[in-house]
Amino acid sequence: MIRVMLTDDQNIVLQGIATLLELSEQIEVVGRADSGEACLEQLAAGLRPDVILLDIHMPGMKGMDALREIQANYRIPVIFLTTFDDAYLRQQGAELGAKGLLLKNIALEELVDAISRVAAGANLLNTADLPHTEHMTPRENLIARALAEGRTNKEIARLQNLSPGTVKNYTSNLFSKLGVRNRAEAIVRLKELGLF
Amino acid sequence: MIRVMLTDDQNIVLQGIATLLELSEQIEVVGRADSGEACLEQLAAGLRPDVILLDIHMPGMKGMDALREIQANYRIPVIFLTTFDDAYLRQQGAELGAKGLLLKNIALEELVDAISRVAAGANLLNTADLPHTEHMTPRENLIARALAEGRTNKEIARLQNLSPGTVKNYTSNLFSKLGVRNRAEAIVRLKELGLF
DNA sequence: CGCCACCCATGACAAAGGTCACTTGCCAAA
DNA sequence: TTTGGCAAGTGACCTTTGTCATGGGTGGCG
Repeated sequence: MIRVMLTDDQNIVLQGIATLLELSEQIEVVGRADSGEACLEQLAAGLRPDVILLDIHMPGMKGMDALREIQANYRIPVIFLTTFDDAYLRQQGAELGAKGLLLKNIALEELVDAISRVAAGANLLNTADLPHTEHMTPRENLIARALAEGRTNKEIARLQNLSPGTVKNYTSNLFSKLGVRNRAEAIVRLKELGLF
Repeated sequence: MIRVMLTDDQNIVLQGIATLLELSEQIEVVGRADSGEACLEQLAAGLRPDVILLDIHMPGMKGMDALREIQANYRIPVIFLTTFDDAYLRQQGAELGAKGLLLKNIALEELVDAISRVAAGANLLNTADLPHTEHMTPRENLIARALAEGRTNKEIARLQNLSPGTVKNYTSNLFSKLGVRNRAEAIVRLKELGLF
């Protein structure tokens, strides 16, 4: 039996997937968390699953943030669950050490199969054959977050103690890294990625 | 036994919730669809559930679109499943005839309870005590859709054979109806509502 | 009929957004 | 120690966006 921990902010989804996994008879759900924070708490309390399934898109701490923390403190393989497949997410996830990225519209058998393979040490996100994606610097990350909330440049400048011109430079860089033309498209893209 | 049809684009979520409902012993899941289109097809093929559970946020046909179609052709009560509670969704849903709006982070018992009550004829969305929300005209709806894709005013004008100035007027009206200041916030809001 | 909601449009104006070139300071790797 | 990347900033310049006033046209409804 593979011991799995599941994290998803939507309770009914969390319980639903957990029940499905239990039914597979190959997997035991030993932990359920409804936020990145709750997931980390349970790990801090001593829970040691074989694999962690992590939803990317959650209010508060995002999947990526949680992944960073988990990688920094534990040696437990993490698989992302998300709505959209995306080169950017694969890249970011792989760099941070995630072992897989699975779509939520997947069949149960495929999910179980992927979990088994990762539990056995496999890495389903092979960095080698990923296309190169420029990743964000920490500052850009902050800017991106504010952008994804619909903030204006002026507001972002005030909130982060920068000059408005500087903010424009950052957003401008972000756009080219995201492959978009303006902030509207950037927001759509960021939401699509489930990053913020 | 209450005969329920479930619609959600994410297969693992669809199967998960279905399994949970089945386990409740009070509900029988007689139909599963992974899109609004698929839901309507099954109804057209003669399926007649007692209640339809509909995810609002789906690629392609949205929950609201599906609801419109269902109301136009059948007399089956519809309950929305969504991530965010929101006055706007309640208002729109209620006007189109939905009987309930439930958050996905809800306990199973509450979900079962709500389904039972709606199956028994209850309306959990009482129009009377809803705050008045201005709703979009058909044209505004088209504009909103394009807006939510990150289109510029010029593009929208070209795509819909309007003058750029006209588009600005529509977007401007939209912003005030949505209670936002600019297109960035509008996109955030529309995504939040799961409308596009 | 008159009223209203919706549709479409224009022009003017101010504010916000986006690009570019160029500068400075820091820190880390070669 | 030189080189290079990153953070941070400035100013110029142009485009896009948003608001407002104002004008028509249509079609339904009391």
